[in-house]
Amino acid sequence: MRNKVLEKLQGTLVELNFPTDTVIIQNSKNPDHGDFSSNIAMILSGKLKQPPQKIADEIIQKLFELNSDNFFSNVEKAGPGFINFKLNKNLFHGKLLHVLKSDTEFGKSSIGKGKSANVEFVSANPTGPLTVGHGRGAMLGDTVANILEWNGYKVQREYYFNNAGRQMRVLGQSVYSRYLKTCGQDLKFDDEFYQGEYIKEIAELIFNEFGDSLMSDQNPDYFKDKAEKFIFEDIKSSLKKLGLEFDHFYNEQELYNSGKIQHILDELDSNGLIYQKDDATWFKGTQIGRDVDKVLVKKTGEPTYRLPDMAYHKTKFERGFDLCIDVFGADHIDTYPDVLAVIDQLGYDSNKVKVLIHQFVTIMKNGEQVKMSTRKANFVTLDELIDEVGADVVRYFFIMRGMSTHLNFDLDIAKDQSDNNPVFYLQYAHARMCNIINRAKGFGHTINLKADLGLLKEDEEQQLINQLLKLPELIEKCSIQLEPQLIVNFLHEFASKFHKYYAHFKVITDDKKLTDARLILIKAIQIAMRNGLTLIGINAPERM
RNA sequence: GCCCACGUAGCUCAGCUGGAUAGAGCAACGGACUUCUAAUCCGUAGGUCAGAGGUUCGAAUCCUCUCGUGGGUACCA
Repeated sequence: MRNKVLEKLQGTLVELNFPTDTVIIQNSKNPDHGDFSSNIAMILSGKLKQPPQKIADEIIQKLFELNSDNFFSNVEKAGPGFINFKLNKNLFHGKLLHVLKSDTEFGKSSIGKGKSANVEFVSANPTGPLTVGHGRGAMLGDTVANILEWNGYKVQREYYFNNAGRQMRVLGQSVYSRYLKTCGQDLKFDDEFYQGEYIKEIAELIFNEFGDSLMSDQNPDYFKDKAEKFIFEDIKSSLKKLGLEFDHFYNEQELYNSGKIQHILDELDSNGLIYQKDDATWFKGTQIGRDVDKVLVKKTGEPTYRLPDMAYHKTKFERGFDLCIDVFGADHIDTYPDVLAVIDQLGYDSNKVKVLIHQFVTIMKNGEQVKMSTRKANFVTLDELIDEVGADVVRYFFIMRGMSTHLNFDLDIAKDQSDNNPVFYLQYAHARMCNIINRAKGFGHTINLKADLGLLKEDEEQQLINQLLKLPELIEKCSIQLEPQLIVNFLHEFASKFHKYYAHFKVITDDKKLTDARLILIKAIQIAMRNGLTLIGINAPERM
């Protein structure tokens, strides 16, 4: 509808011989300002050297001349020169019925149709349980993936992990050391080792299976592998509790096995982007606009994380994705520019990669900040949180804030508020909508598509309609902005409008015609609310 | 030092590509359930949008500087 207003306004400007390139139509925040508004008169004021008020008058007059189809029910000049548009209500009513027909499809868009997207997120190495800190990336990634799917993309959710590097080696050693202790050997447990209880658990598991027969094992990889498998099961089960399943796990080891690491080194070499210094192989980042050169292969012969990252991202292009999303925590902020620069050097288009950086989650417990470290095992696990407050609350908590803000997660409040949480505000709204429909059915009122929607005369009703019809454009916008919070804000505002309406008006009354009309409205907003909640992965209960 | 984020009510945060009187929730205070579930609604109070300049018809939003917070600047990931 916004586009239609835009067209009409542009047409009018052409008739008046005014420039049309800077036309902006905005949604009105304040209902007194109509359904849409435009600042065009103020923009043109400078160009035409005329007062905005005068320009606005001319435009409005011409608009009325061209309004033979009664598209606009009113157009007014206001404030410093805004033009406010009020649309014919019949237009909205037609759309309302369309929502009912679309049902579960309402809000979906096809702008990504035929395109494929890869969303890489979580990507935590299997050295310990997922922490609350990982939760944010997990929920952002999953929701972004949902958003892309709703826009027609074929989406692959991918988890990249590293089981070849130093961290994993230390993990294996940690388990081995615990195992020796379990076998009764008295030795000091190295401070550098992973300290968590789960290490003991794994060691005991191994002990129960093999007794002390592995004490002099010459193959420590066994301990590493066992730990990796155990921890990965734990990670997957945490994610599953949040309704999250990955389509693909990409293992760094594959990059070595398939020769892709060596291959990209050769490619960089032939592009003159690497050199040897101090027994290490360096990446000449400064040559392609980076601040400093970085080590790609240490003097031990082991690559740094940067090299496999490059090779890995190259595979994303080789696999033919039209869009690649990387969800990283702020601690990875320095790794991706090198990767993107290399991608461009290799002849790919790095614009297809969108890197979403989310700031850290600060955990507060008993009024104090908890410093998280997997190795030191002073983390709060995602599992504990889910068990405490439930999956819906966890999901909501992690996407309700903009990803660029530092999220303050007060565990005490999260627990205290678990039954007073903002997510329930949305769910309760949905439950109320469903309840109305069910109650109505009990009184013999079913949805009557021939209802006279002209009876929806209240401002509150018009506002609900206005907003619900904006869901599709919002979802499209999200596929560009990639910010789940926009959906959350929308739903919260929507629920608020509904609760307000609910408190002031009754849907089921003795007035059959009015009841029919309002039921259509309720059904439409119930569809919008349910679809919105589904989009962000939160349950839409029919009763609470 | 340099690079990237962020700084809005007592607290946690919104504020859409610059727009009309800066908004919610929590906490405080006062109201509303014989009426579709009060997990709700209504009202009161609470602000130098970190600070200073600049851009313009118009700035919380864009630019510059200062201060503060977090992150990065590893032959850790």
